[in-house]
Formats: sequence, C-alpha cells, structure tokens
Amino acid sequence: MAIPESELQALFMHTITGLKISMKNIMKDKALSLSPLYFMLLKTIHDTENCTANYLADATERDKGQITRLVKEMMQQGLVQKQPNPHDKRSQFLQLTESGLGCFEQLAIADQAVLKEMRANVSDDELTTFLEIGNKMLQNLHKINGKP
Amino acid sequence: MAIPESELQALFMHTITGLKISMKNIMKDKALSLSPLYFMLLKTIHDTENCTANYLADATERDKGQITRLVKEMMQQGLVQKQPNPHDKRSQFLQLTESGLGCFEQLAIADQAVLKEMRANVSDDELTTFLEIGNKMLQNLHKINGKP
DNA sequence: TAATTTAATTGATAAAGTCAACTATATGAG
DNA sequence: CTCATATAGTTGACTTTATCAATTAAATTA
Repeated sequence: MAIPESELQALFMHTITGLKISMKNIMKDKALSLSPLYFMLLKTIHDTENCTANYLADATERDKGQITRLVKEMMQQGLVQKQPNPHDKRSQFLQLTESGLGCFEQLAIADQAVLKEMRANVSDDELTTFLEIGNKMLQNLHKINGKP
Repeated sequence: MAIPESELQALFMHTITGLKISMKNIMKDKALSLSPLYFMLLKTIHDTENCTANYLADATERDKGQITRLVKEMMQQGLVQKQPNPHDKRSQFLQLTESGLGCFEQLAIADQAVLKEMRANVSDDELTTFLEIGNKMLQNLHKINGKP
C-alpha cells in the first residue's frame, strides 16, 4: 500500500515524462530539430512582452549561462532575434522572428491538441479543482525551496 | 488570459522542477553524492521485489543502456548488488545493500517530509481528488503516446 | 565618483539521454 | 529437437542538458 504522498510524486514524474515524449513525437512528425526545452523557451518568449534573457532564465528555472547558449542556438536557427532594451544597455529583448513564430504556432497547436486529449474525460470543474490544488501545492513547494 | 490546458502544463513543469530542487537540497544537506535520478532508482529497487534492470528501465522510463551504467555506478558506490535470477540466466535481481538501504531510508524520510509539507494545507479528500484526476489524465497521456 | 549590483557571456566540466550494435540466453513454431 | 526469433542486458559513440565559477560592461547607490 503506497503512501499517498509518494503517489503524488510518481504522478508528477510520469506525467512530465509523458508530456516530453508526446512533444518529442510531435517534433519528429514535423521534422523540427527542436526539443521540449526549446518549445518551453519559444513559448516563454512568445508569451512575454519584452522578454529578457534574465527573465527567461527565471521563468524556465534554467541557468543563465545555459540560456545564453540556448538563445544563441535559436538565433542561429533563425527563430529568435534580439532588440536593444532602451532602458538598459546591458540587456536585450528577445522576440520570435517570423519563422520562429510560425514554428512556435505549429508546435503550440499540436501541444494544445495533446493537452486537450489528455483532459478529454475531465470536466472543466474537475480541471479547475485540479489546478487549484496543484497550484496550492506548488506555492508550498516554492516556500520550502526558499523562493521569494 | 491563459488557456487552462497550458496552465496544466506549466503546473507540471514547475512542480517537477521544484521537487528536483528540494531533493537536491536534501542530498546536499546529507552530503550524498547522488541526484534525484538516483533516488528514483533506489526507490524503485526498494519498492520492487525481484527488480530486474529491465523492469527498472521500464518503471523509470529510462533507456536500458543508461540503466546499465547507472546501476554500475550504484554498485561501485556500494549501494546496490545483484542476485542471479533463478528463472532466467540473462537477468539478475537488483537489491539494495545494507548501506544502500540506509541511504535510501534517509532520503525517503526527507522526501516524505517535503511532500507532507507540500500538501500541508491540502485535505485528504482534496489529495485523493487530485490524484484521481491526475491519474485519469496520465492514463490518457499514455494512450496518446501509444503505451500498451 | 567610487563601490557595489546586475545582465549577459564564456569556459570548463559533469550529468543525463539517445541510438544502434552486440552477446547470451529464452522461447516458440515447425 | 532445432532453428528462427525475441528478450535481458551490455557497450560504444555521441548529443543534449545542466552546473558553476569567472569575466565584461552597464546600472545603481552610497
């Protein structure tokens, strides 16, 4: 008989693995040489007005150095470009290029489709409840980890 | 305004990251040169009677080759040992050594403490509901990914 | 203006994941 | 039984992701 908290951990691990696998399959289908990590970056840049590298590191919980390199890669692939930040010469705003936006949108549509199918037999109410409880636990976790 | 399915994905990502961070902190505190990955392996071996490498790969959703190497590392650290599988000469049962068990138990206690704190303000009923909905979605995800 | 933060980059390295080829044993059809 | 096929585990070669410290240049603040 499993302790319910352990089941919680297992649920998160397996779900994340499953989401990564489905995202990889999507990318293979579309012949994009990307990964779930890059999708997360593209999504964050897409969703964030005036997204800086620093913000990106924070939002995705990745090392700043790693972000520098990942952004460089996306620029080489022509997906992302930098705009000067008029208020701070040290930093730049990241934005999707036209091609980056196209790429993101393709992936986002497929991603949404997976998520939709994943919650197919889950009602709106249930989903809301799930998110509420999940976010409550996430808050607690952040507190535990000493996040401001 | 976020599409609720996206929030779902974000919830999973941030929670997993948070769990990894807290597990890393635990390991640093205890001066163990391990990682969340190793904890997952130790736990699976601990919880599984007659755990084979193959089962371990399946349960943790890792590559078999990777498992071979991770197990080798744990054996070198004296945490795990192999027993011959009397029914199949190709395979062996993995089990924790005394030291491996001690190590696992330390981590498991700390891990349980984190999970408990994480759900501190979540009632048993809420947790049950959360797990039910989560498992339903995980099932769907497995179907999407073509898992038997 | 000098001292201290902060944004981003770089270097070096380690950890984790991927994929295909291979060995040894098992299994199942004929 | 035996031969083809499947399975458990290992190995090699490689890529991707993560970590962590040091550095540069601009911003902040004392």
